Amino acid sequence: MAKKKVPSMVKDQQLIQRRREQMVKGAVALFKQKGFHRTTTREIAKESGFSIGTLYEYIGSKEDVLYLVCDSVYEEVRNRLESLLTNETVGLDRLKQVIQSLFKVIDDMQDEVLVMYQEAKSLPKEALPYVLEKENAMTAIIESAVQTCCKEGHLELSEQEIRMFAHNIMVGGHMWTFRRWSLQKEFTLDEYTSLQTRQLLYGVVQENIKVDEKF
Amino acid sequence: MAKKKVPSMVKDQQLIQRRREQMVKGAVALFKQKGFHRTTTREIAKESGFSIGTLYEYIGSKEDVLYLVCDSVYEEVRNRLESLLTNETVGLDRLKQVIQSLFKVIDDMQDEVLVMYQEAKSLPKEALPYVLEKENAMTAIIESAVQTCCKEGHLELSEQEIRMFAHNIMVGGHMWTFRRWSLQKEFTLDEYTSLQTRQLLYGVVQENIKVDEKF
Amino acid sequence: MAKKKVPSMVKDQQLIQRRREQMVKGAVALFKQKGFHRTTTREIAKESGFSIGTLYEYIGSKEDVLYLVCDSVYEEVRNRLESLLTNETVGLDRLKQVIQSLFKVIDDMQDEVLVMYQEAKSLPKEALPYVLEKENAMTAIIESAVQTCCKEGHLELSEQEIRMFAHNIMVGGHMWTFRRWSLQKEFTLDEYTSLQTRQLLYGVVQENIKVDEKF
Amino acid sequence: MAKKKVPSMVKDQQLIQRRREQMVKGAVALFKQKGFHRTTTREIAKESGFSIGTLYEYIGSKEDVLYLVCDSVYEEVRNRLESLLTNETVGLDRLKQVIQSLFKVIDDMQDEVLVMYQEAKSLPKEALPYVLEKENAMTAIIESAVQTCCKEGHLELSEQEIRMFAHNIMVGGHMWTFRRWSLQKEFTLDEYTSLQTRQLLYGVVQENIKVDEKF
DNA sequence: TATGAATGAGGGTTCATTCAT
DNA sequence: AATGAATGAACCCTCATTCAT
Repeated sequence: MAKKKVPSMVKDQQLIQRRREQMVKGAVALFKQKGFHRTTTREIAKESGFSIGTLYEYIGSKEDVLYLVCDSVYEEVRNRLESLLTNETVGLDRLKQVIQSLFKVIDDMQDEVLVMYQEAKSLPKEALPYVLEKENAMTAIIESAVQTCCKEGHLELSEQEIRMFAHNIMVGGHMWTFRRWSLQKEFTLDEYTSLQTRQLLYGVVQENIKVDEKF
Repeated sequence: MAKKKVPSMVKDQQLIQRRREQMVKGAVALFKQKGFHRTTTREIAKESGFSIGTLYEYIGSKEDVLYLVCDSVYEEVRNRLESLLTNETVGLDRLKQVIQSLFKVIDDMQDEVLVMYQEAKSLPKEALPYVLEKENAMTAIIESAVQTCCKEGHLELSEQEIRMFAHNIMVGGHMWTFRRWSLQKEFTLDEYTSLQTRQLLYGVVQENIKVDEKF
Repeated sequence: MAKKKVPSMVKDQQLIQRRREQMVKGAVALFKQKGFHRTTTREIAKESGFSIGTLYEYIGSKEDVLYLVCDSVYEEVRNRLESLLTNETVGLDRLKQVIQSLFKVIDDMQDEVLVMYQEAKSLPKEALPYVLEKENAMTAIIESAVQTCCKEGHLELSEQEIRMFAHNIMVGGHMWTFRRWSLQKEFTLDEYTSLQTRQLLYGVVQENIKVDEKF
Repeated sequence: MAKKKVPSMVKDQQLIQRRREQMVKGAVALFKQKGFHRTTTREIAKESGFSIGTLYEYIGSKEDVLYLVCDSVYEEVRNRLESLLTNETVGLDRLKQVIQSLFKVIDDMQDEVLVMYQEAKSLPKEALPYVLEKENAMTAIIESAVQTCCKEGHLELSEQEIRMFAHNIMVGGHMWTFRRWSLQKEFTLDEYTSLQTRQLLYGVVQENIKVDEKF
């Protein structure tokens, strides 16, 4: 699943990098306000700080902007997540830290994540597989943390259960953004993280809950 | 939050009803293929079986179609869900049945639910509160089932925990559609329902899992 | 070589016919001034007496206009030519009449013919074979007149010579338009017709010229 | 009718000469594929082996390129033609040689000639008179050969007939390119030259044809 | 009530030309 | 003298909406 190549008329790779960063930043700002379809290329250019002509020196079509946005958001989410994941904790605490970090990152990048979620369906057909792969890779990071817990004997889950759990953690993070109209009115991020962690790990059935100082 | 009034030039309420049903059916079919923005009003009219002129006799703008779609999908989901919820089961089994029914309904109406999820952001500004309210109402159905469980002493949860849990059940249903590219490749609906029910109720921490014959 | 189908959103065939006639008329007027590429679709619409939106109800692309122009010009040239060709004359006189008529028609439709000549290369790739076929059909009309002369014993030419001669007559007509900057300064149409007829039939070598009262 | 001055930022006349030669060569290659309007200045620059910035050091506008192309093609046609025209033949043979040489040169430079023909109308308004003059000059070369024949008594033609004949010879050459889709399928260059020469000189009316060994 | 032709604002994209380096 | 990134006017085309029939 090769990275989709976004065409550019400009030769200087560093410049391409820089301009595309401006572009992604501008585009996210607009997409989160009005969505991909209601945002015009002219607006993207202006918000990015250059002319419409210049915009098209760095992309082949409007959809490429969306692709660059998604690509960049994934990259940043992963980088931030990995930088938060120290190796100091072990066992279930490790897992709790993963959840907490994920939620933190998503909270920090709410707009970006939301945009990605809501507009991904408008990606150019060829780009979709690549983006889904990125999403899988994200889930895999979580999955591997769960797997470690299993190997260390803190959890005893089947392969399927591990996959399911990883999905639930990811979605638990994402819903913080796409249901924010409700969740963020009811909970602070800390409350949300604490509650979700408990329900994810121990479920809701009474007697099973392990008291946990942290949460 | 009053139901948004969709304007019509036609007097006969029954006719309006009938035409709008055709319209919603046609629109869903198109939206699930190409999304709201890429679908033209002409296409909607054609798919619905009448002319573009006639379409505009029953709506005020393209966005009204989306609103009608969302409204209709919510209504149908709720009706179907309620018709599945008999009062024969009690206690935790009752809750499990709610989850199972919800997932079943969502599976049956995948395309509609997905369309609603992905396009809701394009609703006319005035319609959004009403639709969010509908979403809240849906969550409230779940919430009330959870609450019943609490009152009956099967669960002991705070108000916040109840809300959180209801959200998680709803999202557990929805993710079956919006992550179907992954989930539906890995699980059948029954497997998914079974696994999710267990994780939702008992979490993943080993020793806590209550064996349950059904799931 | 099927006639290229030009798409239209409008159902009424008569209306299509009428609008396309307006369109062709407007387009020819513009193309002869500024050429196909320098003429904008908006200008064509305006000159044709309707809006840009309406223009695109009757064509699929700008190139379709050019195709319609070419098609229409050929049709009219052929019709006019055929209506001029009575069956009263025979022998070489018949041939002279054909030449005279052809030149007359081309003179009448100078602008149209010139536009067709100069812009044909911009036709949509799929349309080119059809248009070349039309050109061949035109040449064939001439050719058949020549052939009749041969059969009747007034000329004795090989197949190749007949083809060549037909081409020369056709081009003799066309050059009246595409070299008009020179020819029409030096000759009137009658002079031109007279001179060309003589040179085409008898060449230039002195002693061979048959005195002909008419020319 | 002065040669149009094409502006350049560069001082060194030799360099200008060299660069413009590259440019014309590149441009012809592109124009014959896609026509003048569909060729971009960037493409011309690239095909010529330098940058778009450099291109504009040697011309004032895109149309100047077309002018340079036309100018250069005329020059080369004339040079080649003159180099083919030895003074060894006399009388009608001289004329036949002129025709043969002209056709040969045009055949050798088909693409260039065709480009010039098809795109000349896009020349900058100020350049057109100069180019027409060149075309007249070309015709004059032929005309003078015809005139010589007359003076020597091999032909007896009026001034008008001479002009007409010269035009016919020129167009006889050009049509080899602009009707090549038909002519070059039916004839080899030699066949074409032979047939045309005969029809040009002796016409088609039977008894007049002088048998000629060469053709 | 139903139709569908007409409209034109507005969108994505191109490309000739400029100018700082 | 050479480069190529930047510019923005202008192009082709789409489509939501209207309105006369």
